[in-house]
Amino acid sequence: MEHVRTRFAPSPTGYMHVGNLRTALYTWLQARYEGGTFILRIEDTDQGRLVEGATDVIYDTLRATGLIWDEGPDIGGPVGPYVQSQRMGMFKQYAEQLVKEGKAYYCFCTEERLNQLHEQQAAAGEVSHYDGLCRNLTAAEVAEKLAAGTPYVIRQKIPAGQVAAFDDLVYGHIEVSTDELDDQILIKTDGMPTYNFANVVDDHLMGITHVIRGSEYLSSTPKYNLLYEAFGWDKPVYIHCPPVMKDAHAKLSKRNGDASYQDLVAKGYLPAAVMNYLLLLGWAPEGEQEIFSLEEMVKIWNPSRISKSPAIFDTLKLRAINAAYIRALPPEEFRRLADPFIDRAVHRDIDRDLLCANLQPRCEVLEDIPPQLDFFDAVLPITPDLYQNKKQKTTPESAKEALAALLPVLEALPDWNRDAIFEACKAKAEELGKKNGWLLFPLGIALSGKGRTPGGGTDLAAMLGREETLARVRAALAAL
RNA sequence: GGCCCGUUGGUCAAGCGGUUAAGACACGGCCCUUUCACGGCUGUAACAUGGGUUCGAUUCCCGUACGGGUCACCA
Repeated sequence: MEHVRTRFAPSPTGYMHVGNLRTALYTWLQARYEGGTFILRIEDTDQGRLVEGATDVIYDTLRATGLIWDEGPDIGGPVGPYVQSQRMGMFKQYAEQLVKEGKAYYCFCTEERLNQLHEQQAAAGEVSHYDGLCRNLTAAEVAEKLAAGTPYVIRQKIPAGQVAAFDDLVYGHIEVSTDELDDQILIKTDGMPTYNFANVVDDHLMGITHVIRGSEYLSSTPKYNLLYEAFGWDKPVYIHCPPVMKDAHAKLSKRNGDASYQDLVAKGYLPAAVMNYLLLLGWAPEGEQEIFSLEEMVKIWNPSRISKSPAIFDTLKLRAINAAYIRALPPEEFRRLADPFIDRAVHRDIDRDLLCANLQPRCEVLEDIPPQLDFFDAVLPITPDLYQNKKQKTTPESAKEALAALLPVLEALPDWNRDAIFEACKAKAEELGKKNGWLLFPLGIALSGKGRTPGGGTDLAAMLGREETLARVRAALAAL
């Protein structure tokens, strides 16, 4: 088989939409699993949408997620330039070649005439389309208008009454009558190519063999193919992906929130987890495994397993996958990632390694961390009913008893570390003929003022240190 | 409106003529346990709808409903 070349062609909008990122992933996978080349092309011709630093967002995102490109604006390659705005000069000659061959024509229709035409068609209940007026201009008429400097566009002649068909790797065989298609504009009045035209020419010139893009392009694919045919170029394999939805009715968009990769990372989602979730959003592996590294994805990738129907972006599932990645992190790595989030809530000196050991299984996203740590800096008021726990067989009264029994044990403890504290407490519970929970559940409440904490009573005691622990236990005891 | 596409539990989805219709997330229960988690076990829950074709349809065909996309001198 020929050498596979795929391309990701984002617009520099300043953020990376997760739907786009999924397309980038699929595009990258398509190249990698075939041992092909992955190309990055920046489509920056929409000057109105230009945003400062936007290209860096694209670079940074692809690098952080591991979607490394083989050719692109920054590293060059044999078919550059890779920034579309730098390719603008070359398109007109391609369109003129088609005019010479009788496959395209100059159209001098004014905007007014076109508007009028569309209004008439709308009034008659017809679909608006170009009526082909300039198709029939004689060579002399064209030459005359050209010489007079009349503004014009170049349109492609779409043959009437034919069937334009193509096979999509995901959607299968699709046919549409050419009567549904307009004589599309290739070159605009300003001499610049239309997006569709530039795309086809660029893809051909860059040797793109597989076009992966959203299903919104399904309808215009026959037009693309007509262009390939007019030039006599080889058509690429098409792989159209279903949209990523916010809910059953709306596509996920920037407005809908959570749509950008940058937002997700800021909240504490791990890049690898996001990619893993995106892989599964609209695609399914053959087996039952769901957690995959990028390397594993390359091995199992199969584009024909892409789903045809829209997929709703489910934050809950993303969280679950992110949680799996967080739990799998080496402790040092988790500590490194968690520190900034701990900093937001804790300013006292505590045993952070111990805290992290407790935190790691207790957060699905790193931003879950700060709310759990509010009791470190501030001593929260303790409501007595917090001590009420049926399973631990504790009440405010029993808690008072337990804390009173615990205080001397803690005061007398020579070594202040988690294991020593726990062993001493456990021994005390045995001595009293009580279960561990009866004695230690109240300790956790006394130290935190909360019913749920990252770690049990002895863990909290170890984190807080001797002085603070004793102070809090005494205060809690006095309050009971 | 024309054309194109889609429709399996709440969500992601497997399935590709005969299955007890997978699995994951979420939810419920149990176990573990110094709280909450993690982990283990377990439970509830689905083929949009009407016709065909067939010995037999979730799987194939047609219609209907619902949803999405597309019909620019925008990308």
